[in-house]
Amino acid sequence: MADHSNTAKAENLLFLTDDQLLQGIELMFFAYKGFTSDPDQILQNYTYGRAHHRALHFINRNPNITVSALLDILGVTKQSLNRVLRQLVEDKLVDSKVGKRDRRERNLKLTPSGQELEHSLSDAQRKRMRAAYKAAGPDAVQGFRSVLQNIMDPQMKIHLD
Amino acid sequence: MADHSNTAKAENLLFLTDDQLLQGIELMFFAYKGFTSDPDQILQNYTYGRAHHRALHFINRNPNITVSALLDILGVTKQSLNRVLRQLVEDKLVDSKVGKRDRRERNLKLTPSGQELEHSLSDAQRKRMRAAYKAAGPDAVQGFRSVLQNIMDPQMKIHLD
DNA sequence: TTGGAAAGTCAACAATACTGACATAAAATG
DNA sequence: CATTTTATGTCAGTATTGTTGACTTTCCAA
Repeated sequence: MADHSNTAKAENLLFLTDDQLLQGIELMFFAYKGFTSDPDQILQNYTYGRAHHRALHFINRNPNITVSALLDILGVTKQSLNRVLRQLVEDKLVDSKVGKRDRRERNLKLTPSGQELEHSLSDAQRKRMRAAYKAAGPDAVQGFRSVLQNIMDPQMKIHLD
Repeated sequence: MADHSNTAKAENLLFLTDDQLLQGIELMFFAYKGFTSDPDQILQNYTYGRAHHRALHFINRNPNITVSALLDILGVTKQSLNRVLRQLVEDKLVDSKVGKRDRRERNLKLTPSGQELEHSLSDAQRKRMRAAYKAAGPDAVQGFRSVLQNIMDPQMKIHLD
């Protein structure tokens, strides 16, 4: 446990007890629950779930993305993603076009009604984030971003801007 | 970043573009994915999943907690939690005792082997958190905590220490 | 004492993850 | 150029974990 010896250097100002770390872990759990609750609430009126929301979000952020690239971002199996995409394409929220260079690929983008649903979900989530950012202040936001970037797997950082 | 317009008030230093908020949203997604990956990896060797981990975590943190109280924390239905608890009790990782005052209640706590599994899961997760905290620094950690507390639903704060 | 509320359990179903098998297209190899 | 290998995406079946509904036991209050 929190091994800081009495010879701690100045560069090691953090006194990390197990209890402090467990608090951070619980904070992640509760915050993520709140973070997903607003879109989940909206999606109850549809036949869609959180998986559809994630697909809509990242297709919106990366127009003409391929299934493979989306797979890398989401970190699920292609079979799992495929079920979700099939529904969204059938319902005309997502447009899937055969790739020009490589005809094995599919290029995905949102249709106007896809954009509409994505925006209503995004709006609810952004509202919560904006309120949290404002309440915590600019320095806190910087810290929030820094810690989260260090929690995530490094190779996933390429998917941030 | 966060450049404020020249008409910004002192109380409103944050200039939050949709893009900045969307970046924060994606950061939450990627960080949570990393956050859960280490325990998930370990649990692949068992017949348990993330739901079991959550139960073990909060029973460990709140010895003799009732099923109802655990339900409030986890935010799932009691039927869903019950399946998980039944397995953990059958496998003797959790001890369920009829309440003394109120015999409708069950008081839950970890057995020694339950503590052992919980600790191995916790250890992996704490290791990642500790590394992230150290890399980001003390001020960042404070900001991380502040933003996360503002993201979560206010009534859930009673479950933090 | 009786009727309702609370705590927990059992059963069936839904969403979303998974593995395996497969079709098609591109790339690599002879 | 023909054949094999690799990559992309789809279809089918299974596992985990969420849901609602029906039920028992226990407590409490009228």
